[in-house]
Amino acid sequence: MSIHTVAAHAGVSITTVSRVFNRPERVAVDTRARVLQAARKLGFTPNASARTLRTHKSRILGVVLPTLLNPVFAECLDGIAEAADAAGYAIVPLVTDYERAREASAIERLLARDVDGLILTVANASRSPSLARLQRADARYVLAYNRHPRHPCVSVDGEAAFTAVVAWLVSLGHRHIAMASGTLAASDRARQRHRGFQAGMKQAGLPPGELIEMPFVQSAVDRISERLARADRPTALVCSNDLLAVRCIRAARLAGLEVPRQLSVVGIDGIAIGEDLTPQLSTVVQPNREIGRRCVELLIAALAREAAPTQADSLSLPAFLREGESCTRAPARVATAPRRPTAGHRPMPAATPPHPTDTRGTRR
Amino acid sequence: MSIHTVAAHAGVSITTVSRVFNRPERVAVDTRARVLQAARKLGFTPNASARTLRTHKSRILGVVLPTLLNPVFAECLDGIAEAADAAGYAIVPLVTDYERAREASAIERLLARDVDGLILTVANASRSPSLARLQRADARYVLAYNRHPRHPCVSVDGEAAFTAVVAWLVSLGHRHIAMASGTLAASDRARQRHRGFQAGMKQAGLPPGELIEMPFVQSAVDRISERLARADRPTALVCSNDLLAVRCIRAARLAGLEVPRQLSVVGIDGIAIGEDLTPQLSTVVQPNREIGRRCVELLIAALAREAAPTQADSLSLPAFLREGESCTRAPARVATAPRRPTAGHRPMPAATPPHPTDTRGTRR
DNA sequence: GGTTATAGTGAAAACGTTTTCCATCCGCTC
DNA sequence: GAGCGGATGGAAAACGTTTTCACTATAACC
Repeated sequence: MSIHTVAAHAGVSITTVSRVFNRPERVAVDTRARVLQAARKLGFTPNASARTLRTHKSRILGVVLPTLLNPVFAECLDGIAEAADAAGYAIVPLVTDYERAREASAIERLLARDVDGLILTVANASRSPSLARLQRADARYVLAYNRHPRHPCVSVDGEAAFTAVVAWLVSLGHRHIAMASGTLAASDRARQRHRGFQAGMKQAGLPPGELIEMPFVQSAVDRISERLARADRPTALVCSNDLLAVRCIRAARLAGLEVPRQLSVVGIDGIAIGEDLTPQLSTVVQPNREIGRRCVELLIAALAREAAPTQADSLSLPAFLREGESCTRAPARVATAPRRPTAGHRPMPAATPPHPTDTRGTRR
Repeated sequence: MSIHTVAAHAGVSITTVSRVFNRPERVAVDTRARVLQAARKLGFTPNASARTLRTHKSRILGVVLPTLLNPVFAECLDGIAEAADAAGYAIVPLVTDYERAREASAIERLLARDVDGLILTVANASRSPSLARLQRADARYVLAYNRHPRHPCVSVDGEAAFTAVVAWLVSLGHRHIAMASGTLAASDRARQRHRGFQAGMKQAGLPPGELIEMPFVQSAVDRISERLARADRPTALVCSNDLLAVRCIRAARLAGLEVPRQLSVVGIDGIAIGEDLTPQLSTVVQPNREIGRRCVELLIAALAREAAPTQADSLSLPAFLREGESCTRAPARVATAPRRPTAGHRPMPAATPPHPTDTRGTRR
């Protein structure tokens, strides 16, 4: 069942059949009708491989992402799938688990499949040999979530967001704020968020905040509840993602603490389920599906103009702080609370308004 | 950059180069080495489209699933991605939102791409024109989560699981148990679960349980909290999936009820995050990633023997009940609790042991 | 009425593989 | 020394498209 069969049935050449599907305006209306009817009767669909072989256009977008177990990426992929579908593209997702080697091999495989473009979230955008490889191959790609001045990116300013989060917590009376995170070395986003956290502390005139770093997700609950059991525990915990925030809430509970009365917890990502939790998760909400959609649109626009996307195409989407229910005013006094700030050491007003934390989808 | 370039560099014909990659044993060791070296130097990877065009094997598996916003499917897809990757296959996921029309078009598109096999979760396995289409095309496919005697399926016995859940709740003293679900008409799985629920009620000698059905996810919280505000509210709520269970917990809280003290809530699916919630979600845990992995393995095994999978290949994987923290003993007395069962109307012992709810991965 | 666009169509080449024959070469056997 | 068989490798066809080029009408112009 090929273009030949259809041609025979319609009494035309294969050229005409091809044209009916690709430039219908170049074939007379009645011939077109005849061909279309034959095609429908036979249930013909043009073979994608043959088309790709000939045109070098696969109508496939490769997607490289760390995991589907974190709803952030699942939501983003859902947005990608939706937008790609609408534009007539298929997607091929490959999961890397944040491993450099798997990122590289994923890219090779996608390139061998002649993908028209790539959407990727990598562990580290700078010094990534994989990205260098893509540039060398003049490939069309865009980074999701990563932010880097030399690459086209669709992202949210996590640094500013975290600075704003700290300012907000400070306005609620918190002074002893810690940050929980996976290994900073593993992810440039985690590093950005941590930077924003420390900037917020500094702006508030507070000493550098404590970082609770944990190598494995599994260990999170133990690690945190152990820390929270100590007398000098923080009154607020800023988490480098929502999944971790949820685990911290559990850890607090295991340590016998009530959230938010005794411990405020705030996340970042805005995973959908966070909104339905009790307490509802306080978090910086990112438009995950839209990030995915925008990546696709950006890529397709670039394909249309036959040029690779550049850093000039980068998009910084707005995030906003959902106050939620997992944060509240700091308890009046904690065991070893730091002394009330003196006149010469008072919190500075937050430089960034607490929300929205970013400009509205403007190019940066 | 093609097989021709490599052939020229190695001083052999393209036939030989092809053989080096496909049946290396048929070419002399030194020629092979020469070709391999040339290929490596040039960074050659065989073009996938050309290969597919010639062989009709794409090394692509199509995946049709309702949504990525429900972690169940995201987890399953993660398993699929992992197993496919290991076997050298790429995957193309297509999202349908439970819509018949989109299921059909997804299948057409995947078939046009010459996918080697399909993994799908459909709204309704019986009377599905899409599945009939696949059988007509002699396509290799397997259903995930759906269960149907005429199709190859990898699934969990949700019906038995729900019967067991009811038995467990009854053993905790609950008599007034309701089930919350999306529209039953939209999903055969929801119907199976509902059947199991009613079977459980019957086995316990209780009257048929109330069904709280809601058309849209968004309305769930309102619908449920409204119902819970009434005096004749149930003491336990069985939910047709985990996402809904989480929302029910929230709805309860909005209605001023404490979970589990005043209302027990149990879900089904075993989404990962449920384990980290507070209260930890009571639920029937399905091995979502493994369901995905097994689908891939089953499909690939069928491909190897050049035959479509049949219902005989179906796999019923074990689920287990995680008691969690969102369920507890029924409160001593509720406003309009049904009268204590009389001698002639006492609860029957649960026929099914509460957990595990299923046989251990045996073929059915 | 002769040139000249223009619309409509087809023949054939090309895309990069895999695979089916064949052709050679070499070492045996009788 | 004729015949045979296994090992090795090449020529060419095929997979199903798109696209270039050429061709034939018909219409349009002066």
